[in-house]
Amino acid sequence: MRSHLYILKVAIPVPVYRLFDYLPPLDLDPKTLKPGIRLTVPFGKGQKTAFLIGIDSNSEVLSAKLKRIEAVLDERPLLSDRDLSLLHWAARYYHHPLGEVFSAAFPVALRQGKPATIKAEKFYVLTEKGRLLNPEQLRRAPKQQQLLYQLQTERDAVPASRLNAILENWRPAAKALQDKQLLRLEGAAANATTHLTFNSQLHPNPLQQEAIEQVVCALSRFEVFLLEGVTGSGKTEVYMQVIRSVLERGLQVLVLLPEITLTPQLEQRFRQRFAVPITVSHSKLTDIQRQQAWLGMQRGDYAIMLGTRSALFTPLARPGLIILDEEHDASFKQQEGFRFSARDVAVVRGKLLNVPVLLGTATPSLESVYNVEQGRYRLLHLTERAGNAAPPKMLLLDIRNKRMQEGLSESLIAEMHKTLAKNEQVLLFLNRRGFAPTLICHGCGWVARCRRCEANMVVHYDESLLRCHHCGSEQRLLPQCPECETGQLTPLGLGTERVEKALAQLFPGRSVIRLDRDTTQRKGVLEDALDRINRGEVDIVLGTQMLAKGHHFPNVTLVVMLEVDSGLFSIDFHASEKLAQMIVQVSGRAGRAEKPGRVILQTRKPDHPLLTTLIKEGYGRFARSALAERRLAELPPYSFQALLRVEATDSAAPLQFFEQLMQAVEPNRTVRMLGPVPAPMSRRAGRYRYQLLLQSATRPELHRFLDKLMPLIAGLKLTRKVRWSLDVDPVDLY
DNA sequence: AGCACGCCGACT
DNA sequence: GTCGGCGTGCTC
Repeated sequence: MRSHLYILKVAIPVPVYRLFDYLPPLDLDPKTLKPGIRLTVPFGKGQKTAFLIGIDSNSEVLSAKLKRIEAVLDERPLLSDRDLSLLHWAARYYHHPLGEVFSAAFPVALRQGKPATIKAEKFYVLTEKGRLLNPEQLRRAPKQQQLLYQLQTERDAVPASRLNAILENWRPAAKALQDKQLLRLEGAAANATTHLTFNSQLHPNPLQQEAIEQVVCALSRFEVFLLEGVTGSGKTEVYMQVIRSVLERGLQVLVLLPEITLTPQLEQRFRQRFAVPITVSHSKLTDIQRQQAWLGMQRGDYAIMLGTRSALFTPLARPGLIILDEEHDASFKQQEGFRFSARDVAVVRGKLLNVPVLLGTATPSLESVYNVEQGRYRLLHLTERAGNAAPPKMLLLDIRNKRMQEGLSESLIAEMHKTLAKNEQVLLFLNRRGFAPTLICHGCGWVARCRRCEANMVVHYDESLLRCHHCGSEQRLLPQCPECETGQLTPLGLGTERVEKALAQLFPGRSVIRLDRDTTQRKGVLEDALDRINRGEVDIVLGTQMLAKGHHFPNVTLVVMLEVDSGLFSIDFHASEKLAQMIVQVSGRAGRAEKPGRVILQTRKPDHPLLTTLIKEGYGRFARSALAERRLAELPPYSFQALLRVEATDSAAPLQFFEQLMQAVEPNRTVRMLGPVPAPMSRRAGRYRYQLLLQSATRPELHRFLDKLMPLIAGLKLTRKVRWSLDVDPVDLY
């Protein structure tokens, strides 16, 4: 055997827990190939983009089967050694194939093997003539006028990406201005935005100051901070002042947010404060835009990136700080494929990069509260609202035996009238869209069910149809019961559409706006609605989830949660934590500025300890008592879980799969196996679903068990008949 | 995940 | 006699 043989160990994005061996290209010295570079390799019938993991001198594979690398795509790795080890860690921790983990770290364009080159961005700058022109002279070309006006307010040349962010369809106008010699194009070099300028910052209150100083003192090393501050306590100001210190050191900042809808607001505030290159990354951008943002951070062209979960792996030329806002938010957990928690991976990344990680929220996850108790995270508590805003007053409204009109009790209606009479706004929260969640036959008891799911169809009157919220299937809304053909069909229960109609009746002359997935599908609708609300053109705002996140309604002084009880008795132990967070987050929409806000929770369980603790003693106390319950029940974070989900169109296959697996697996005293049991929604989109929950008192024991389990699963014949997935640290047991 | 190979039913 | 169903196995 020749010892100077070079074998490239390569990870390929296929669901296989194994690396593949290739021969090095003939025209390159294999020693120059560094782990992390992208390669094009022949694979099966076609080609794939692969990632070099390492170089070895031998292979387990018969040399006749070895193929040669087709092309080397990168001269040097795009990820640092530390980021590469992060990916190795993540693959081990989440028991996910390395190639798919690598793939998740790269933007789509680079996964497809596109060259890692940055297009020189075009910058727009006004000519002398353009700077002096009165925009009024372009009255007849509003687009051009708008663009000219915008550019006149800017000091530097403006990159196309920034114009994209603030104006729609500005390119034809730019062309026209160019033709009129008012505007010219510049290359990137002319725009050296390396000088830092900071626009006026606010004066932090003592608590903010304390928080800022603590993080700033730790800027050169790893530490995790939990910035806990009620809505309105000025977390963003803390972020910005810490970021300023990072920028002054010439380092970069990665800011992660749970949702795209929150990026524009924060982006705008950052751009007003910092005259540094800022970029964003989220799923609404094109593949090329995301690639440019990713590479721009990698090269160090940008100082700040704002992004969603998938931006977590963006390489940083000069890492300085990772911020993760709304750390409690479940959307940081990827729910398919590589099921990583962006929060947990961010912490590990911070450790590897030796930079601080700042987690912010008004309602910390129980895991983070626990980590503070354990001394792993440092708590920065903003207890006061910035300025002089009073905290909202919360009260439980007992609706047992009360007369209700479409979900609204009489005393609630009275309170709403009072608020409206003062010319203030009301916000109603109901986390269920559609008209009614159930359609029942008054005659025979028949209920409209989804044919493909273990679920009821939801009535959507506006569209005159029944829709399943789990698989999206639709049926025409029937005039009569299909079963007894005589009975009258009655919608049962409450959805936003129904409440909207009731509000129109109960509050004639008042303008009501409904914001849920159904009404905000079209682009820009939500933004328009938010503007209208803040201009005072709306009296009553009604909506779902999407109201709970981030948006501020200064003139809302009454927040109502119509149905709080459905979250109280879920089988998933995470439900109470989520409900408490939701209540506090929704409450945070009220009582900004000088007007004190009130929150009314309609409930039939006014004595429920979750509600009473939360309302009387606050979220912090709730969290501590919820943690105490978790400890007694030996639930996370006092134990460690992984959930094996299996689904198949054949109803018997999942259990057969588990049967085979249980026969192959060695019983283990340290890991409890709970199940297999039908999933809480036992059939969804035509697939039968089962799950097995694995739980252990220590993480190493759980992971040792999973290390043995995964090859067994891969070896089962039935893996082709079922879809299976492993979820480490599941947050959604559904 | 793709994709080919391979062995059993209704058709030019 | 063939086209094609999806069960099974492999990809260096």
